[in-house]
Amino acid sequence: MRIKKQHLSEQVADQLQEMILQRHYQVDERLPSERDLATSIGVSRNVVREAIKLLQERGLVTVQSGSGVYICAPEAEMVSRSVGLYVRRQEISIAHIFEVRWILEVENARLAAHKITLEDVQLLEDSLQRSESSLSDPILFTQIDVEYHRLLAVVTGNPVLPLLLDTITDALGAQIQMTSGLPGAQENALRHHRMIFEAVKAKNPIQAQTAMINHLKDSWEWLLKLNPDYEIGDFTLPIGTK
Amino acid sequence: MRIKKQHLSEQVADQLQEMILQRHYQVDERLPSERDLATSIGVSRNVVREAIKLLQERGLVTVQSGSGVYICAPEAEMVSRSVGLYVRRQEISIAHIFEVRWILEVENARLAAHKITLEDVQLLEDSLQRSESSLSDPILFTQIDVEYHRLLAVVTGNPVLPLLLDTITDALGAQIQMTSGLPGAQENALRHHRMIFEAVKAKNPIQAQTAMINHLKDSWEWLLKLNPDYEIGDFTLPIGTK
DNA sequence: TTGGTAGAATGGTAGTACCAATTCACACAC
DNA sequence: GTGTGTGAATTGGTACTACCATTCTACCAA
Repeated sequence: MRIKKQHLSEQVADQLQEMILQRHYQVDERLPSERDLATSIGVSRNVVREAIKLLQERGLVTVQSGSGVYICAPEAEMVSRSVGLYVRRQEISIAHIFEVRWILEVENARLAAHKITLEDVQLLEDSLQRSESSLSDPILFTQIDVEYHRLLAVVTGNPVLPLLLDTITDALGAQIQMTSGLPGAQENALRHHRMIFEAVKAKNPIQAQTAMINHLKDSWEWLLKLNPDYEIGDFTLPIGTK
Repeated sequence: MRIKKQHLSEQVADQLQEMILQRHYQVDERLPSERDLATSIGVSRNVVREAIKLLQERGLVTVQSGSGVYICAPEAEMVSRSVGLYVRRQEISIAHIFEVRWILEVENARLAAHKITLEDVQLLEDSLQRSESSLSDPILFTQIDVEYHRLLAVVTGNPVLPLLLDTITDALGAQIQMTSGLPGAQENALRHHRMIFEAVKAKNPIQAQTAMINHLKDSWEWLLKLNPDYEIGDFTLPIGTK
C-alpha cells in the first residue's frame, strides 16, 4: 500500500488546477485573494500561498504583487524549462540534441510540403523577406532564422511539432546564435532556407526533406567550426536520400 | 525596462537550484533543515518553505515529513508532466500525438538497427520472451510492450529519444492499455515486435523502419476500432517505404 | 472631464506556536 | 555483547498574527 501522504498545499493546488483545467476560470481571470481562498477552503493562508507557488511553477498562474493571482495561457516555455533542467542534470551532449533536431526538422519539412496552404506560403515568403533585409544584424537575423524553422513546424498542422522544436531550440540555446557571427554564415543559411521554401512551396516532400538535410548538415559543420571539441555527430541519413 | 521583481522565495529557490546543479549536493543528500536554511540565508522560514515548494515542483528535491528535504535524481516524469499539462490545456488530439510517436519511433527503429550491440540484442530478446509468457495478463503484457518500445529508443544511444518516447507514452496514456484487451491484439503486436527485432538484429535499417511503420499503422487501426470518433490520422509515410 | 489623493485590498515577508512524523541516543533486558 | 524499547530532540506541516509595499478603487477637488 503506497499511500502517498498528500499534503494540504498539494491538495489545494491539485484542486485549483482541476478547476482551471475544467475552465472554471478563464485565462487572465483573477483568482480569489489568498485570504479569501484560505477561509473558503478552510486552511491557513500559508497553505494557499504554497499551493499557488506550485501552480505558478506549473505555468498555470502568474502572481502580481498587490494585484492578485491570474490564470495564464499555456506556454511552451514551461516544457522547455523542464526539458532544459533535465538535459542539464543528465549532461546530455549537444550532438544528441542536434540529432533530435535533425529527426524533427526533416519530418517537419516533409510534412510541411504535404500540407502547406497558400497562406502558409505567404508566411514563409514574408519570413524570408525579413531575413534578407536583416543580413546586417546578426542578432535579428538569428531570431528570424529560428522563426522560419518554427513556421515550418507550424505549417505541418501538428501543434506538438512546434512545441518540441521550441524545446530543442531552447536547449541548443546560444549555440545557434554563435554561428551567425561567422562571415558567410548568414548568406549560406538564407540560401538553404530558400531551397527548402521552393521545395515546400512546390509540395515536393522528397525535395523538401533533402533540402532540410543539406541545411542541417551544413549547420552542424558551422557549429563544429566553433566547437571542434564536439564529438562528430554521425547523424544517420534517412532512407531515400543520399 | 521590464525589471522583473524577483521575489525572495524565487531568489532562494534559484540559489539552491544552482548549488544542486553545480553538484554542491549529491543525489539523496539531505539539505539543511528549513530552520537552518532560514537563519543562514537570513530570511523567514516561510520563504524557505515556498522556495522548496518550487524546487519540488521542478523535480529537484523530495520532501519527507519529519526527516528532511532530499536531492532526487533527474526524472523524465517531470518532463512528461509538463508536456501532459500543456497537451491537456491546448486540447491536442490523440491523432497529433500519435503522429509524433510515429515520427520518433520510425527513427528509433532505424537508428537502433544502425547502432545495436550484442548486449542490446539480448535485452530485446529477453523482453520478447517475457512478452510471450505474459499473453494471459493484458496489464502485464502492455507494460512489457511499452518497455520493448522504450528499449528500442535506448538502443539508439541517444538519451533524448527515450525521454521523448516516455513523454509521448504518458500522453497517450490509457489509449495504449485499452487495445490490448481486444481479442488477437496481443498476438498481433507480438508478431510485429518480432519482425522489428529481426530487422534490428540484422542491422537492416530499411527493414526495421518498414517493420515499425507496419506496426504503428496496425496499432492505429486497433485504436480506431475502439474510438471511431478519432479523426483519421493521415500519417504520411516516410520516403523510401511504401 | 481631469487629476490626484486617501483608503481599501492584495500579495510579500517575518515571527511565533504547536502538531505529527521521524530520527537518534541511551538505558534496559536478554 | 546484542537486541530492544522508550523518550527526547529534530524536522517538516499547519495555523495565526502582524506589518510592509504595491496596486486598485472610489471619491473629491480643480
